[in-house]
Amino acid sequence: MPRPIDERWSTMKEVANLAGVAKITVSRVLRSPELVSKTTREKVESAINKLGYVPEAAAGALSSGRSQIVAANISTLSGSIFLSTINQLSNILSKHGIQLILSNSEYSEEMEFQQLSALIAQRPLGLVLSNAFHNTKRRSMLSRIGCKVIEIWDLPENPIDYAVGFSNFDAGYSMTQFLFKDCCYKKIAFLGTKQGFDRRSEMRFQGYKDFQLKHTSEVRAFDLTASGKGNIHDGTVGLNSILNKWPDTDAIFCSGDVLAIGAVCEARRRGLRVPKDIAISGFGDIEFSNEYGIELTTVKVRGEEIGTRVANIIVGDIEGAFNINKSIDVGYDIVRRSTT
Amino acid sequence: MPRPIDERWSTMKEVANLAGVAKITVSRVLRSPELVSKTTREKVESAINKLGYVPEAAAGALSSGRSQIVAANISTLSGSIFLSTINQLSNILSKHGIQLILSNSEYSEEMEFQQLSALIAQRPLGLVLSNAFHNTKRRSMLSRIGCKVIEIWDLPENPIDYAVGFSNFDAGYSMTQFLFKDCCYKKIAFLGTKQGFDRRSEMRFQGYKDFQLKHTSEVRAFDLTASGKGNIHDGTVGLNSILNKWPDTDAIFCSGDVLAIGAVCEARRRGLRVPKDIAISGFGDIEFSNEYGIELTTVKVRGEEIGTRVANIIVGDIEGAFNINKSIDVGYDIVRRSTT
DNA sequence: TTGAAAGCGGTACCAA
DNA sequence: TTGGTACCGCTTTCAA
Repeated sequence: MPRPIDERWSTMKEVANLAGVAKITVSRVLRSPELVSKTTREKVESAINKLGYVPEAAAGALSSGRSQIVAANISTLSGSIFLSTINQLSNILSKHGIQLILSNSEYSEEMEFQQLSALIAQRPLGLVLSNAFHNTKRRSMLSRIGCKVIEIWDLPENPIDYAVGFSNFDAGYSMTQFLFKDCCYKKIAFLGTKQGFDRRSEMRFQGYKDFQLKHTSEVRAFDLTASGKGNIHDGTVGLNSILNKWPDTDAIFCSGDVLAIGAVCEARRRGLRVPKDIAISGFGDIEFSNEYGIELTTVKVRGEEIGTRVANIIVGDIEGAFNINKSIDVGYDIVRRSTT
Repeated sequence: MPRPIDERWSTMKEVANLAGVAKITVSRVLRSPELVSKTTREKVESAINKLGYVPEAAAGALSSGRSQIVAANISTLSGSIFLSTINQLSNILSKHGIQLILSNSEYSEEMEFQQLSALIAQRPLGLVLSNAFHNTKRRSMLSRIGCKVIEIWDLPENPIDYAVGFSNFDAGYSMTQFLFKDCCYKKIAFLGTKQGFDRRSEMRFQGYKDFQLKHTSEVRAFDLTASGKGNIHDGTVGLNSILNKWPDTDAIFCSGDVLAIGAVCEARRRGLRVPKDIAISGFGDIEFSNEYGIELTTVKVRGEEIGTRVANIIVGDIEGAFNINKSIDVGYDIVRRSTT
């Protein structure tokens, strides 16, 4: 037996009628029960249970001028490095009764603009972004958005409101330095996206380049901007291209762990020993790589902590705490395992 | 220079004033521009651009009685098999201007009840659930929810509204049969969760058990209900426990790929050859396993297709199409690779 | 401690 | 093709 399609939720008014009070009293029981006498409260609570009343968020948001929503836009979800951040954020927010709206800008930048409008339409408490927005139209849109804008996984020079992340430039520089000084590789190549949409990868490349120019005057980079999304196959292609072009390369710094894993597999397939013949390092320290076959040297990023900090900014703001730091650096670690 | 915190968005009324029309006309330009004359439309559009007007979703939802929101509750985000489904769902919905609210019920069932209420408060167009809800209180809550409830990644006997997935029982049965008949293993064990929160894993076990009882009268299962979440380490522990208890086991069917990977690693560590000494199969066909070290025999699930189907149910419903199938079976494939 | 009335910013419905 | 009016369900403000 199908249930009626037009079934309506009971309203606060109906709860009030059943309990014999005014609807504002019902509202108080829900939002500040300490202002209501015990007797009244119990009457109201019983009416709420009897009717299975669930308040309508839209009405509350409209009336009070504040939603219980946080919006996040990340570049992609599947296989994403942002997962631990988003997961943690979602957990903390839900404890405060805040909902997380997730959108991904996998496709065009045009799309992203549409999506941004759709997110703004929700009048969220906070807007979490994984991509830097340099485009003027979007920046101006964001600058008048009226809620906390939090950029994550990077530390832009001038955050719109807040930034929680680390310096991808520094991380790129550090890993290159680590390979050069601590591991003594002298012919280091970079594999990843050098420009375009993924600014974070680009900054890692800049860090690599900066170190190289200071110490070796040589930049060996295979750019995936055109082809790839940074998947396993790109790592395969990248390793081959680099070794073709610069056969004496002794280490490859990949801008992502998945790329690095692809490169390691391909190296082994070619009969090369890792790290003896070719060293490979990654970025991100994704959950799996460490655990099976490949013990990848990588840059460990504290993704969960980023989520925690973001949540604290939003929730703290609600509670009236003053957020002093516009830019929170959660740092990173170079983790040496067996591929370098 | 910090922007003012109390900056207000312009309203439809303000757009109307600037354009010299009534606000309902602005609404029409936005929602059904074909009803408005070209001259008027252009005046209004110019006013919208000038003010940077973005309509407020809450007001629209309240007034029209329909939100532009779909809510999804999945058990966990990080490392999750649901990612491809959610990603795909999100992509399609956003093309229709629908936002996806994501919540995860990683913690207690108590929590899940709270979250369910919070989601219902949004009056979503659709509610997507990855966990079967057998608990009476929740069922009754869901049964009066007034929007499409779509259960995914399984095919319950009596879906609340819709189900999109496959039979975990059949899949468990098929894999066991495959190991037994096609691969000729005769001492097959099961590693996974046998009961409790994760009904899907439980159903796979039931499928395994059903086959075993029919063909061998023996059930060898290591239950992770108490200990584990199905991570790599659980796979390690599981393999050892099974081999201790039943040393002549020649194949282990793991209820998840990650578990299986852990088991393969541990087997190799113990000096066992896979599959010669011990065969191992997984479930899910997660992106990575195939690509590096381990070519895992597994059950491939069409996660993206589930996302597509779910989106179509919701969007199709909006467009008035009639959804005939309450239960959509997307099937699964047994993929034999080198671990069996 | 409780209540009445006036909105919040849109949309539905009917009229012009 | 356009506009007026009455809401949607809740919170705010002020009064009792």
